[in-house]
Formats: sequence, C-alpha cells, structure tokens
Amino acid sequence: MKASVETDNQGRRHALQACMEPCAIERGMRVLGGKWTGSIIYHLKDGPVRFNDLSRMIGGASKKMITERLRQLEAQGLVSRRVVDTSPVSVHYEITDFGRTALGVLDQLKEWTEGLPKDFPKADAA
Amino acid sequence: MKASVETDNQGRRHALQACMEPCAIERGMRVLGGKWTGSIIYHLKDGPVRFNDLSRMIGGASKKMITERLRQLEAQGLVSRRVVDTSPVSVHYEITDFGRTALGVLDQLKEWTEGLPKDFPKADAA
DNA sequence: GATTCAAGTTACTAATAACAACCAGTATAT
DNA sequence: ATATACTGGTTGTTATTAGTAACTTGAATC
Repeated sequence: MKASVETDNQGRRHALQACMEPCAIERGMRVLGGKWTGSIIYHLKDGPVRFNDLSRMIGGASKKMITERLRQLEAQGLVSRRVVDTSPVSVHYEITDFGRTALGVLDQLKEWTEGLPKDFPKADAA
Repeated sequence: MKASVETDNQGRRHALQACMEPCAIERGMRVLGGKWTGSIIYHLKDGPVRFNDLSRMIGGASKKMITERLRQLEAQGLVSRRVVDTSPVSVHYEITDFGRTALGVLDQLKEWTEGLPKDFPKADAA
C-alpha cells in the first residue's frame, strides 16, 4: 500500500498509489494541525475549561482564533460546549471521549518537540 | 507543569504556566503540521525520492508547495537534498536521521486518522 | 522537429490567520 | 456613583500562506 512511481514501456513515468485525495497523514493534520487546535485539545485534557481561561492559557492566540477552533472542534465532535447559568454566564468547554482518542498523537508530538535541540529551529532556518 | 488559571485575593484572574511562547504542541505542529509537510516526510521514509516523483505521489500538492516545504525541511535538517549528475540531472531528497525521529509521531497520526469514521468529517462539520 | 522529461520559477488569486478594538450585560472596588 | 474587570464572544482590517496554471532551460526521445 505504499506510493511509488514506475516507468512504463514507453519511458513515461506514472505514480502508483498516489495520494490524490489527501492521504491519512494529511487528513489527520487537517483535523489536529490547524493553528492552535492541538494546544486547545491538550489544555482540555484535565477537565472542562472556560472560554476566557482557555484564552488566557494559550497566550499567543487571539480570542477570535480560539473561538474559530472551538467551533470547528465542536462541529467535529472532539469538544463539547456547555453554557452554565451563573451570573455572568460561563461557558465550559470539555473534551469528548472521541476527542480523547487524539491525545495519544498529541502526547507523542509533545514528547518529540521537547526532545528537539533548544535552539531549534535555528536562526538560518527561517 | 500544567497551565491553570487562579483567582487572586482581589478577584482578578491570572493564568499560571500560560503558553506565552507557543508551547510544545504548538511548536511541534509548526514543524510537522505545515500543509503537506507530514506527507512529504512520510513518503521519504522508504528511501530517497526524486523531486518530480514526490510531486506525483502527493497528488494534491502543487510543485510550488513541494518546493517550499522541501526547502524548509532541508533548512531544519529533517531532509537532505542531493543532486545526481545524470542527464538530465536528478535531485534526490532523503530523510535524515533527525527526520526519522519524527516518523513515530506521523505513524501514530496515520493510525489515528485511519481509525476515524469513514464519513469524517461529517458534511455539517465544515 | 515536435514532444517529454528534468527541477524547479513566476505571476497572480484565494483562503487563512493575525491583531486590536469593540459589544452587552453583570459584579465588584474606590 | 462611577470606573474598572469580569463574562463570551464579534467586527473590521491587515498580514501571511496556500493555491493554480503557465513558463523556463536544456537534454533526450519519437
């Protein structure tokens, strides 16, 4: 099942098993790889978090981005949204069981990243 | 080492361990999560591949994207580029030992994605 | 002599991400 | 009482990124 390229009897090259629709890696990245998506899921792993708290925890991301990603994750069933009738109302975001299945990937990514050289990426590797 | 939010004695909320610089998940995603980056690395895992072949294998990506990603991966040391003096010249891209350290993450992502429901993401989950 | 291949570039357009400022409504601090 | 901080977002506008198709130079093949 691996992609390859062959030369036919007329010297023309054709791809076999080409990923014409994005293959697994790519599809997965589009679910988890959006900017801040991984961080959001990861910050929800220990329990529900309120919108503004999440926004505070993920320092670099604007509220707009947080909102967009949460909506997307909610639509995909990785995260659930619950409005609590306090005053002022609070909104809790919680990871779903389905969302938890992604934590393994994120854990491993985190571990990999933490093993990178401290100066990575290097200055010349814009 | 987990992020949290606390309320101080004046009722003000502050983030602890906030990810002011992008945290590990986010930094990792920026290395591996660029569009097509994961696919490229993954397609190099079985040995060197030539530019146009790679381009053929990754059907959805334009040559421009492939070029850009390869340059970036090369600058970061995950992939190496070698010009072979054939006629016409061919250019081989090969994953480095360092690049191989990322394969674990990609493998797990691939597995996770393949376990997703066939209709994922659902039509209403734009 | 026209096409095919190599490995890319170039020019241009579409989609995403970025921030800061703002909104309504409530609660607390001075 | 009034100013500020809180709630969970939205709006407007500007960067940055991704996208395509067409083109390039030079050698080999039909």
